[in-house]
Amino acid sequence: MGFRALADPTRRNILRLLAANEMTIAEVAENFDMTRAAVKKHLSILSDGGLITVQVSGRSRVNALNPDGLRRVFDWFSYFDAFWDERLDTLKSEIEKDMQ
Amino acid sequence: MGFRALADPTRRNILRLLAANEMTIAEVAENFDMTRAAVKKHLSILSDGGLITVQVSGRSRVNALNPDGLRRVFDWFSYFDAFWDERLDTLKSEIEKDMQ
DNA sequence: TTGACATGATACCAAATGGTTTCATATTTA
DNA sequence: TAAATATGAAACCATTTGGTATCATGTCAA
Repeated sequence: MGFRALADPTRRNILRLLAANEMTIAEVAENFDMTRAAVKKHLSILSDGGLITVQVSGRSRVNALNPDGLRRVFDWFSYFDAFWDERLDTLKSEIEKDMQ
Repeated sequence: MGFRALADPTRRNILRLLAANEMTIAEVAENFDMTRAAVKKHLSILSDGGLITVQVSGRSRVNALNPDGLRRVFDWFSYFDAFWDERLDTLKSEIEKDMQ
């Protein structure tokens, strides 16, 4: 599961970065105090976990958030829906407001 | 974050077990092909991550799902809300149906 | 074509992880 | 009180993880 990919804080921060802009490996690496090689490993793990997509463009690899992958992890929580009815109720009431 | 606690499949399975019933360590351990000590380690990690609560009762430790902890992890995903509008739309239409 | 640039890949290392076994401690209960 | 029960805790081990450094490869541009 993609949960393993999300277990590391660096990788979660990479995802937030990529939520703003797709970036090459070097561009992602600029934001962290570690080697490009280390960042690339993280990106590979995120890619393996389906949380990002990689588009090769010449000598660059453009990394972008993959919403579908994130969704698959997110949906795991639906198993526990019964435990947070309040949240759904809150959402429901906000949607009702929105529809008036 | 509790993501580390969720990274291991055994721990995720423990959470699903506890979603059905709160259980002692020994009861949880019955469901897995590993030592009680190993299961107890997993339960400690889940507890450290705030995903379960433990109520000591005599010589037993009763482990129960902690919805609040799960919610904190779940809410991390809200950062990416902009990326899955469709999901919210789906939910919205289901709620609309529900309200008719 | 040659050099600079972006990445791939590999070997290596320390620390963390997931497991085991063994023994100690606390609590029932006969 | 003594034996059985439920857990705590520590030592140990193999594997994984997160990081480094180094070198190879492919691509762009002069």
